Amino acid sequence: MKVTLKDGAVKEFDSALKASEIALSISEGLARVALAAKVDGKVVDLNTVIDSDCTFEVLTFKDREGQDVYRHTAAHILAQAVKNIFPTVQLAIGPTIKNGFYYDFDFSSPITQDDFELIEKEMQSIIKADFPIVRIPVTKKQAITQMKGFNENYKLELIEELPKGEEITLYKQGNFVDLCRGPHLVSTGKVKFFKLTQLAGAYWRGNEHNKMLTRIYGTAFDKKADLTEYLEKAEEAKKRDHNKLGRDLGIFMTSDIVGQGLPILMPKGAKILQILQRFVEDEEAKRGFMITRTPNMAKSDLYKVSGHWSHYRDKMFILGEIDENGEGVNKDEEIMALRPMTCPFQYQIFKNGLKSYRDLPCRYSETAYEYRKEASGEMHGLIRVRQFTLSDGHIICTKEQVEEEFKNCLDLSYYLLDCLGLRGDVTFRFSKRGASKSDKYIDNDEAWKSTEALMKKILDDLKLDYVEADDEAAFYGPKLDIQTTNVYGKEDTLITIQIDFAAGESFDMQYVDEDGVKKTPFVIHRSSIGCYERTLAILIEKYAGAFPLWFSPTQVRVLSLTDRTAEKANETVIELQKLGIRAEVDNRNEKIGYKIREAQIEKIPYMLIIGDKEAESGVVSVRARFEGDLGQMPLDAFIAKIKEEIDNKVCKL
RNA sequence: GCUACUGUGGCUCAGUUGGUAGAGCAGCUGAUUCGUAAUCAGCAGGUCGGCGGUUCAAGUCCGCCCAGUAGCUCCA
Repeated sequence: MKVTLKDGAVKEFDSALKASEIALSISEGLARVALAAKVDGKVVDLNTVIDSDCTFEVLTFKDREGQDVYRHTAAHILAQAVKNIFPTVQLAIGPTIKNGFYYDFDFSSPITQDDFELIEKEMQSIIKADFPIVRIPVTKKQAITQMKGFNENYKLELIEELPKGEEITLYKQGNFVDLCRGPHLVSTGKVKFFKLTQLAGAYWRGNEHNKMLTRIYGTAFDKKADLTEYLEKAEEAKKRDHNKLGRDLGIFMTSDIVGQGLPILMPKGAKILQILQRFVEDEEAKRGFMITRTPNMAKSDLYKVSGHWSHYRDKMFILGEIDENGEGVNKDEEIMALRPMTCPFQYQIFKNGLKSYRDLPCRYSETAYEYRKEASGEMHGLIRVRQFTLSDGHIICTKEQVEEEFKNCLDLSYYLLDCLGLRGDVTFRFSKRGASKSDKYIDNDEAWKSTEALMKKILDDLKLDYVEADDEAAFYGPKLDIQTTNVYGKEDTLITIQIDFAAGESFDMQYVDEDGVKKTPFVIHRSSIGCYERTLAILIEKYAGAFPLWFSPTQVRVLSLTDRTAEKANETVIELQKLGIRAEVDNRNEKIGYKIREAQIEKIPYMLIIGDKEAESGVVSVRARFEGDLGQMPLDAFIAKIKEEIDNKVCKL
């Protein structure tokens, strides 16, 4: 047989060989670090016997797929250890995730993180025992018998649902057998360094109506230094947590008496958002958006038309008493609701007066407060709140204009992300209904199919590097979600651009086309910079609170050295303020080192120190928060320097 | 909402097997007028998240509740 290697070289073998033996024939060193193999594009165990022509690649810890096999085996070792210590535990699933793995268990009595030590010890002894890991192909019937014997009800449920004829495999290591597709390392001793990191609850099969299981998270590396580095980095990242840092820096706060999910933006935070909001609104205007200002609430009638009343009602703050069907209980009481979205309000503007095709595309934008009744456990700092400020907007256009308008929306978001220094941190998700038949979506197969195809074409045209996600669409259409990750590695949507096939018809929006016939427009929902609170959270974490000069709430702090130069410091601040620079003075009777220390902790971009020497020669001593002492320069030179930095929206880290 | 963990002055933390609270920073007052990340001294500040219970005695033990954090579900 002929085996084609990754580099194109071809090796010939007379007889069938194990993947590990082929690896050995390539090089001894490679065989030593081999974790699995990729044969004809499929990842397999090193014990797999190769008996026909194929392409062949050795997977090591350097490969993502190699890491997955390694960590998946670590997950099995975890399961075996837990099963040894808690014989009554039932196993659910144990996949790998980015940077680690987890395993879901159903414990008969709850465990705590204190049990990790014991479990880790048991895992260590399983590793030491170096049990060979054996792959056992079985029939569905055999698998069922086997798992019934172990009393593994979750596994049985999984097996029952496997399609007929699909190969089922069990993996055995020592006394432990698990239903698993594999692949795995050849023995438990191959896992070198691991750590259990977290204990959490997780619903069986991700469904909140199912039982909540106990999930143990862990990670594993082939080198101790890498494991240590990973754990330290994770620890380090938490120090940037906006929820801690944002409060420490006086950007925002919360108050029990105000309520959950209702952050209070303090002067610094409010200033940043004001700067960003003005900037975004001006940029939107340049790009043809018309600003609107629409109400924060409306009668339930509006939401009935929009579909929110049937699809979204349980997440809305409703004023008035309603029954389970959403109808008012008291006949003479008007049912109002705070808006969860701006769309139906802006549609009213479009509907005000007859529209011509010449009016399209009609672009509305608004910095809109929105209200969503998130469940109590879902709130998180500024990232997930109950009242937020969205850079919301809707474009009402012809079907032919959708493509260009969509691209323009993306271009606007790109520009804004660039200015914030976030462009390189985002990923793209094409959120579709896909195969989901959930009743949370508007029921119109044809429209879903064509709209999803249209969006896919646009994304492909733009050569966007995106992942497709089924069952993530809005109820009215597919979305392009621009995603970011917080310090805990959790992904959130920052910006979204959506195509709506339903609004035109449901709101009876029309325009008169060239041929004099009334037609129904398409709608694009878009956010330009996303929700300001969430965007601020991401900015705090990215810059660890040391915001780029252009949107720092304070740009320059002038520090007087002694009382003798206090007046000069005041004058300098006024001069800077006249030029629109956000400057403030620190004339307190403190040592200069003390004032500098405070300014550094507050991450003030520039400090100007004015002592007798400076006052005499008419210069300022400049200190930058990152670079330190920059020496003396005339005030004009300093102004020119920072003006350039501000105008170019420099985003230093 | 679910699971786990956490909850001591504004912040960071002490508080030994239960014997009714301490430090540093911040704050206030005074002195000091100082050259690139903390000047000195004094003062004040807490019904130990809340409510019950056990006990002669609870910050420490038990129960319930509330809030916060992470994960799940959900999501901008």
